[in-house]
Amino acid sequence: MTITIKELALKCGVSTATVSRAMNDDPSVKKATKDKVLSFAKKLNYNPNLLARSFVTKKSNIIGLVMPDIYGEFFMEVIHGVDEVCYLNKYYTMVTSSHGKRSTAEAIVDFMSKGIVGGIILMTPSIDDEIRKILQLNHLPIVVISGKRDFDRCDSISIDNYNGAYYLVDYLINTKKIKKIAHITGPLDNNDAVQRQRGYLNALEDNGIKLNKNWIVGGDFTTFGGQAASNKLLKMQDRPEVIFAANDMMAIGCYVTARELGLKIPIDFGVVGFDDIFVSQFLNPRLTTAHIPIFDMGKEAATTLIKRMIKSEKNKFEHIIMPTELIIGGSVK
Amino acid sequence: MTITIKELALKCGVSTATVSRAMNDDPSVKKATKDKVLSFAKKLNYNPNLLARSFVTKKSNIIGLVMPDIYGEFFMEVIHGVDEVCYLNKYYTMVTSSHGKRSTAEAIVDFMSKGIVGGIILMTPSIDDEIRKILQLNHLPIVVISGKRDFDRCDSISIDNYNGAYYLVDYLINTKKIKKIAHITGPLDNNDAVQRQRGYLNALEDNGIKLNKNWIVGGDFTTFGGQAASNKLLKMQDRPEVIFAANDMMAIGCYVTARELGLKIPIDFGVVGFDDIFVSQFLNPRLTTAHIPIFDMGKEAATTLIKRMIKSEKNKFEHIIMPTELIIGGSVK
DNA sequence: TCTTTACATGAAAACGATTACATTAAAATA
DNA sequence: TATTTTAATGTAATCGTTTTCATGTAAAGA
Repeated sequence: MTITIKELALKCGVSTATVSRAMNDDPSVKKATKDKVLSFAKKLNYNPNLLARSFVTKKSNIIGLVMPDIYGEFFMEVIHGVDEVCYLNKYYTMVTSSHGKRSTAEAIVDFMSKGIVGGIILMTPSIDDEIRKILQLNHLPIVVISGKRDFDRCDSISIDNYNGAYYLVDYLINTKKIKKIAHITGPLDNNDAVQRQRGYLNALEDNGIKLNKNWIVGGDFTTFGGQAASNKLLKMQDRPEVIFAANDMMAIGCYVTARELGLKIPIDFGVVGFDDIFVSQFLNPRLTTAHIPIFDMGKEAATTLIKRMIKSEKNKFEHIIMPTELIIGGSVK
Repeated sequence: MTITIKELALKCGVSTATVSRAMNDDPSVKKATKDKVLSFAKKLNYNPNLLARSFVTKKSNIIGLVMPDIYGEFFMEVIHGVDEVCYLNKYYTMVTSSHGKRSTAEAIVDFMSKGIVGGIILMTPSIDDEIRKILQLNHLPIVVISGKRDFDRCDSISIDNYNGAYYLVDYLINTKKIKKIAHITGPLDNNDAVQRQRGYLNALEDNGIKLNKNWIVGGDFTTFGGQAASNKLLKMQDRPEVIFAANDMMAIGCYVTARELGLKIPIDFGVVGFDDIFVSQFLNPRLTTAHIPIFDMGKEAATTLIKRMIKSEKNKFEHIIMPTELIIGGSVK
């Protein structure tokens, strides 16, 4: 269907080398020649075969996006952001996930070793030794999107979980005058979760509020986990006024519990979350939470990666920390 | 980092041809030789360069997924399903969207002409002439995911919108004994929307219920559109008992309106949607809706496409229609 | 006018795999 | 034993592009 460089060269009466140069806007080609080639290219609908090009240049303008799982709006937004930037820069986005069984590390290695992608965006809640080893190879440009900046031998984008949580709790204490604040944590092997808990603890401490250890309950970032944890909290003798769930999904679990127990939010107890997922604005009352600019993270990651793919600087890395924004809903009295 | 076929051949003491054959499990290679090659390949961490392979075979095991937009859980679920199947079959998933400005057709052409992908999954609400022309070229295997089966020169997966809507309305009439049912439509250039409206109309007619034309209000599949439409409906003299929104997003808009007008769902009026998006289960009360197996659609699309990529039959096409499932929540009295 | 320099283009190798065809060795048949 | 068949492997061309190096031509300087 599409013609090759050889055929185009023949039509133009020049060599393939000249066509190649013209297509790549090489300054050594005379303007007249370039114009001729480009006009023929357009007329004959010539498109350089990207596979052949990548093959010979050893550079791929395909970005591999590795995620722990392809599920939920968080990942969707990231893909969206990456795709946006890729499109504008004429790059392509290839997605894959760890698919439960295999490890994230395997997914990366697969991408790298097959020579398809020219760079990788890695989303991961934490960097284990296996991943660390791969990153250290420094073989292909990689940008890590992670909760915490815990590896500095590659570019990274992380969320300011600590300050997000800190200010959220600080807001509860100082603006809302609330002292009895409970916390449902995320999984403790998840950096985001750990950072958010730290923010919570420090905000309490800095405001001189004594911690009630019973009010810290373990969760797992799922609605169901939030439901279980809030149930536990709300049936305590000394019930907290507000529950700070480490993410919105668990906050939704708190709403479910409220309905089951016949309690009204924010009258009987308050709830705050983290993430500001799409649903949160439609909860009744709207959830107070910390907004994470996920779409922008995706864009930032792609932008950084492309920069690195064009000009690899093996010893200079960017570490971008995305700020969160306090979203005030009606879920706290 | 990774070695090439030539180096591996040298280590094994065989030719590159034999290595290639061994790697591709060619029966003409002696078992002993194959074992030797494979064990060396493993030891030396040899991975065939996919770019080179695709380049020479003119076959790519990359699937291009073209969507109108990368946003919302619908697309997420499709990507998830496609990725799942791709992973299991050692294929790769490349995503792109129309990015507002350019047309879907351009996105497809871009994928096709660059020679990167070996097949395309096209998600589109409707097939216009431009797309039709491209599909007719029959150049690369394409599977269309669309609301309606309106092109039969390629494989397609579609949703049984008509029956989904029909049975939903039928359920309202016969099980819930409701006669005054309004409908907020989707955009009328969207096939899904049109089919759902047809289902609504026929269900009314088959049950001998006279249509009140005022109760059909135009919507746009957004929350905001649903809000505006429901506002209009609920302020009518002759108010409907139940609003059937053509998708869940617009149904959520109805919930927002209810809150604003101080009306209670399902007491003051009922709402049903279509799609069963993730949020719907957390609405209070849970939304009654028609569930679409989106994840399965993605899987089905990828499975069909891969089948076609392996063995292209240019004149035999599959047309799969995915059934919907009635989800009964508490949004209807 | 002759030499040097800069510019524009072409010829050909290279990338890493696959594969048609050729070749060799071993087994089967006459 | 001589011949044919079969099995296993090697040789070399090929894919479409980029890029190094060589070459020719026009402009600039002497």
